[in-house]
Amino acid sequence: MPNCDHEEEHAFAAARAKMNMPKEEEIASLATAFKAISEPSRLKILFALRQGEMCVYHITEAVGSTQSAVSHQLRILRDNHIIKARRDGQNVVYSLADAHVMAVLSLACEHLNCQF
Amino acid sequence: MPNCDHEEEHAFAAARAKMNMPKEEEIASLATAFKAISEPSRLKILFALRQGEMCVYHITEAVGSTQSAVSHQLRILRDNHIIKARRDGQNVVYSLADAHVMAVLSLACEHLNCQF
DNA sequence: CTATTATATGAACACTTATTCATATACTAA
DNA sequence: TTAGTATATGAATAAGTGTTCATATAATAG
Repeated sequence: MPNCDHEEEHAFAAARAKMNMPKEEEIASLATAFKAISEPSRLKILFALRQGEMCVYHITEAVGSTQSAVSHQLRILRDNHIIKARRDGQNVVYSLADAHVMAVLSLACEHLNCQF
Repeated sequence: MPNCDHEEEHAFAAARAKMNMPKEEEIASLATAFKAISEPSRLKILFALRQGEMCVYHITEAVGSTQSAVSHQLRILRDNHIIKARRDGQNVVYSLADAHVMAVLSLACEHLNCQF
């Protein structure tokens, strides 16, 4: 046990923390969602889609990668409901799933003092 | 080149995306920051610190891990300015760096429809 | 000083994951 | 159906990362 000036308050905070800790399952979901947006290749896709919906070819162009790599990343983003897809003829058109996505990115940019 | 109903708009969106794409450096910073909060072990620490500042011992208790593992994770969170530290005698007391952190977590929980 | 407590960290191993290559599926046109 | 275009995906390899173990540093007490 520690012995600092605030030992008692910390112990209470720890007890509250244990009591209010989200379930493993919720923690895991959150972690997976954040992991989905924590790769440069995927962030680029999100910043690209901020300009509007696009099909895979144009996303590939916008982010400067290969069709295969982009498709793999699109799948991860879609599985995590970060983006959504709809088919249009031979193409599949992707767009951001909802307003939360850019809101989170904006907050993070604010946190880092970088404007975009 | 694709050939869907919206080819032209997508091409324009792709052009805008290229023009407005954040620099590699900014993308990397964002990715690193999100990566910092995308592990269950680190998320637990953040949810623990939501209850107030705590020293390492109590954080370890609150999240149910080992001192070494927690220390390694605290370092990652601190390096990314997600949490801050101050020494108090033999102890080091950790707390959330700023309001952005919980704001991002709240948004994400909202996105996942999980209350915490 | 020495002993003890609290925290930090380097190295190693296990595990995850991003990209590439090849190929498969989905759709359209003829 | 066949040919061509757009997208998806399995396998493999390479790079990254979390935990553990052992040990180091920091602060305090005596």
